[in-house]
Amino acid sequence: MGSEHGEDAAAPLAERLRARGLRLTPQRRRVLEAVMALEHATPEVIGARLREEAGPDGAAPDTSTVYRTLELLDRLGLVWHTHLGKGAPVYHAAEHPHLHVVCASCGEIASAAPDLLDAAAERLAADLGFTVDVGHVALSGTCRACRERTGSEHPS
Amino acid sequence: MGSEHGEDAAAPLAERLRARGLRLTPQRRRVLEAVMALEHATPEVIGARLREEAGPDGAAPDTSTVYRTLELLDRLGLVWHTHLGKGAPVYHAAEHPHLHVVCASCGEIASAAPDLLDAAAERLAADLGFTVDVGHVALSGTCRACRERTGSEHPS
DNA sequence: CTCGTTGCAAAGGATTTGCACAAGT
DNA sequence: ACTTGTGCAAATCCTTTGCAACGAG
Repeated sequence: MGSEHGEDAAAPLAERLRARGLRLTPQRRRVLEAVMALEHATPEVIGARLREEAGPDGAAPDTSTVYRTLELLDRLGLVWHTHLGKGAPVYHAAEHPHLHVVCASCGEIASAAPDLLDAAAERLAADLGFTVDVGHVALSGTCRACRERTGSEHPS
Repeated sequence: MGSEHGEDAAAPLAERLRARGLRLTPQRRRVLEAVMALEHATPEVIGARLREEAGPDGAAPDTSTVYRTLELLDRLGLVWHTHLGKGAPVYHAAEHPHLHVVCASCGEIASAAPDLLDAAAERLAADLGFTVDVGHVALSGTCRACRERTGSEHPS
């Protein structure tokens, strides 16, 4: 049953890399593991995580490597990224597609079932021939807590 | 009937500013006018527009003023902004709410009817107590043209 | 060995911020 | 006059790039 850590995760990675004549490096494996472990993490947070995993002595992948690797994993279809508001994009493992819901007030991120937008997606496909990419979608709005607290305002 | 240019637009602006003890400056009026004239413009584009309107001699609002003003107008509810992908946010007049659809490949922006997400919004409200802010929503995906051209890939 | 990769440091682009001066009300 | 707003320049933040050394296959 348990089936989504370290060793397991590296398998598809190795495969896809090989298929493109690319190399499986420890950095790439670590970045992918970090993305899977942290939900909705920004490149910055992922970097920090890798640094603490490595400890004050061990070496963690460089920031530029984290960026390059995230872009690569994205291209390989192993991770997805979403831009929630103005800041950095957040990455999550590609396994279970789901869409993101972000509170514009508190920044809280919630996930919703991927079929939430099925109807809308069909309509867009029919009307504009536009294919919605559920994994990349982010809906912004206000969560219950903030709604009760403030009621208005237009934050980022 | 005709009712969305210059003079007209400044009215609600003056009102809302006054209500908060703020001042109506020519810069603020110009920025708002630019947002209304340009659809889906980034702060950069808005700034450029103001600069060309002013001509090589006349003075256009400073970049920092453009940013500060856009934030203010947003807070006042006169304009909306949406983050489409990684780049800069795009602003549009608050008048007619509509949602944005962005092609991840070519960056093309299309608008869709605001009721497209009504069903989804209701479900989110019921399930999570989350209120979707249609004006800020951006759906990413692939437009027909790009879909026929490539078919896969995961761009930003 | 051979080329894809990484680490470092410097380059960049987009915002934001501190301040003294200008300007609405 | 009293404060808010603006322009300017410097400071930040997030990424991206150039390159020489490194290491996977």
